Amino acid sequence: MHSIGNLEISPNEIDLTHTLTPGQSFRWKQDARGRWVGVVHGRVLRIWREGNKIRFEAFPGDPDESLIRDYFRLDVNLAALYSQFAQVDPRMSGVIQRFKGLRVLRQEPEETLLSYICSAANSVKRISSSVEILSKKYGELIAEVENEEYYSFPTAATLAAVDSECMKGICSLGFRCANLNSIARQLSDRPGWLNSLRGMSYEDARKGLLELRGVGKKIADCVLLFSLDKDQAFPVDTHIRQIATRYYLPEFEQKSLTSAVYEQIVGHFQEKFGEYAGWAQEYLFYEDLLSREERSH
DNA sequence: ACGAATCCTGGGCA
DNA sequence: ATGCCCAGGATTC
Repeated sequence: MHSIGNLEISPNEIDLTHTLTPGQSFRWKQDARGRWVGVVHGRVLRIWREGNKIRFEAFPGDPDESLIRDYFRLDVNLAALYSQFAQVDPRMSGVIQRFKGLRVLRQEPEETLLSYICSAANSVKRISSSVEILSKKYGELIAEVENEEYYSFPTAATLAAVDSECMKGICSLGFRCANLNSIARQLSDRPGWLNSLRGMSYEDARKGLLELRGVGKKIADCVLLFSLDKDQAFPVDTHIRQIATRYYLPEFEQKSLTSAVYEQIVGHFQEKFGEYAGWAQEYLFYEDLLSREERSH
């Protein structure tokens, strides 16, 4: 009999919608009943909230609470973070109120890096669609859930062996395919290297990632924050840049996002928010994302 | 060090 | 219909 897992945790400590809406991961979808379905560690995971409980299932197999705790970083206490953020930045109180329960995920490093290579000058909607095509084409079938087949994200070894011109015609990633193939080759040449960055300092891990051709600061910082346990990593994209110049660093308004400006923005927020600056980044990110959506409707 | 052009592609908009 | 601009970047000159 297929079983369902239970985890008692308040909505203040985790809000699935805020956490799984695209921005960190590109693989989660909501089904007709509002349950979130995604692929994590080679399993299909279905998860939703009922009152004060999180409920979850795995396909195939049994629900694994330790996997949920690990993936959603339930060891991190949001209430403590909130009081710290609000203390150093009064404006954060309102932002936190809006996005209470948003968490940074702990994703698989290889998948995270390869996905973010696809994100260069691309929109979330198209990244998600390309990632799905790649998985279907080069990944492995995991399970069929409610008449839908789910595939694992392809391994670096697999993508390394795919001709990038050939890939181009399939996934509509264009020039990013050559990068994807190149990074995949670099990773499969050094098995275990990427995961080993988890054990290194933020500075060293960042340096390591930036040595990969095709990985700049933005992508490096995303991979550090979303998969390599570097909570101070602070990716600066156009959303963050907007927020930064609007509320915190008006003097950068006219400046283009050069390498130096990028580092100054990162430095400002790391100094302000401290070792969990990356978590604050997600809140600021969503603030701008939603305000843009409101404006365009 | 900075700014600009280039890399695919689909959607929005004049 | 057609052309231009841009989208959660990185590299090169």
